[in-house]
Amino acid sequence: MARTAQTDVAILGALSIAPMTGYEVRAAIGDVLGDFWHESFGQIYPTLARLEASGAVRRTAPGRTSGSRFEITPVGLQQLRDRLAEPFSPSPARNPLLLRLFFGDNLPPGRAEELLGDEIARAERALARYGQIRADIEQEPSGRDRTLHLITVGFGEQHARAHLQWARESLAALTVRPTTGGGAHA
Amino acid sequence: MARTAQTDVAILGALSIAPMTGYEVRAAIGDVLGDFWHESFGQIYPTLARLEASGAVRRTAPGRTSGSRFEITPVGLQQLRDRLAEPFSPSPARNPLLLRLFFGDNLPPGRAEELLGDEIARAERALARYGQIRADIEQEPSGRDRTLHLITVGFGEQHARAHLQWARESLAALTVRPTTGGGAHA
DNA sequence: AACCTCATGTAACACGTTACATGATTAT
DNA sequence: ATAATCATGTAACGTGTTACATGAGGTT
Repeated sequence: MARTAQTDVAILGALSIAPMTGYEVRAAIGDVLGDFWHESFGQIYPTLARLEASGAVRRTAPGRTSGSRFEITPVGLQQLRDRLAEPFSPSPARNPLLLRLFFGDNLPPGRAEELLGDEIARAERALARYGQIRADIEQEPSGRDRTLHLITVGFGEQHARAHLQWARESLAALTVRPTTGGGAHA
Repeated sequence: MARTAQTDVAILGALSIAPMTGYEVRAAIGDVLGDFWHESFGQIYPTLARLEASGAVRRTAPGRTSGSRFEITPVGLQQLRDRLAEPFSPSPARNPLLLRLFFGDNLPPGRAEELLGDEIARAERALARYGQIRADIEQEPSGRDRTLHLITVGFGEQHARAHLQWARESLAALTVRPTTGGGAHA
């Protein structure tokens, strides 16, 4: 029973938009799905080779040194649809920030606050980036596809806002009570 | 250069609270950090053996068939602090739900809506669970530790609320425009 | 010439899960 | 006694990253 192998899905998905080189596939996935998905070359090239062997993708202008791209075939498109329709299990989360904060009493003094500050900065940057992406998507022709893309970026925005609010509240909670073990500061 | 190996951190962290069996370590991590961290037995037991060999943990009542637990040593506590203080890289996200929605035009009809509905249910369940955990934590003696635990559960709550709102909005956006390819409904 | 980016690929390794095997306690 | 839960451990496997090697094409 194959467990995940979602790499195929991501690559086929990217190629369902347009033919691309392996290099461009990585960039395309990173650009749009940035914080929610990623692929490394060590995965992309072997996977493309496998998909080519199975007939799911083919090279345009094979042999040519330049201008050659991978393009999805009807077989590949069907495979993408099958794979997308399959049930999936959410990949088990491992959040190292949370791990640190939970055991934060063993962190060096000030480090928890620093981590939260970093998180605030990261969330603010993310929000700005999503704003740009949203503007791009709103240029797309209206339709279900555009709606789905807006939903994707909306996820990022909600996430970033939640992180921002949480980190600010948490920082405040820590600052109000800066001492360990109860109130020696006033 | 050791990459992550955050498993050591999680296990030492759990044992820094109380001595436990490997079985209890897994439960302890799952109970509290539930959605943000997890360990499998296949990781826990070899890691405990390694930590024991290096002197970071020891067995209480070694050899005894019952009542034996792993307990953190001063060496282990120092190691935990060192490891917690190290910089960490957020584990690269791979969100299969987002992957599916982004390529949602290739999903079977109604499936995107179904996935969002599932997400709403999941978030609601999570919120209820966090409410209970929060109530538990509020019983703890006040201090920095309790604040940090509340911060951890607060993260879960913010997350769940964000997911809930996003999924509801997204479902509404999809429902308003049920057709593919542009505005045939009004 | 030197350099950067685009581009493809492989090999070694780390990480973590799953499935299996085994047995001790405790409850019914 | 039977079953459920607690408890420990191993082996096989899949997946994914990192680092390395290589080269084309264009730019300064």
